[in-house]
Amino acid sequence: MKTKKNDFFDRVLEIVAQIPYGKVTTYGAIAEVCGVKSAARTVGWALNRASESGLPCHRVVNRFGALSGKVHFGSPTLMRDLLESEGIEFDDDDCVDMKKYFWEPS
DNA sequence: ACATTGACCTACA
DNA sequence: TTGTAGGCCAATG
Repeated sequence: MKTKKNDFFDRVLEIVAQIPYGKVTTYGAIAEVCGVKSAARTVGWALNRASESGLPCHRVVNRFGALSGKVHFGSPTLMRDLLESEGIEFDDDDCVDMKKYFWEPS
């Protein structure tokens, strides 16, 4: 019974996979929905695997709406390009308008 | 097997 | 008010 072990990890992937088009979410939000808001770091790790799982990890940003993991996409401009391609606009600091594109996971 | 890092966030002093 | 410290899960050296 290999149950309950990757629960957290797995749950994060599920949520990220449910992010709608043209929307973005934050690590803290996912961690909070997972049950442990303090595990925001683990969410980032999950995303690392998510990129290999085919999940839209580029729609996940940090609390400031900045693309913290853009470097992990292979190209620092790839993540922003993808979000812009979805209709998402960026701020002067390369931050996404959270109050407009913030999607709350369920 | 142990210790450290890793795309973070929240809380307290 | 700003700054520092802690915490969570998993993977890697």
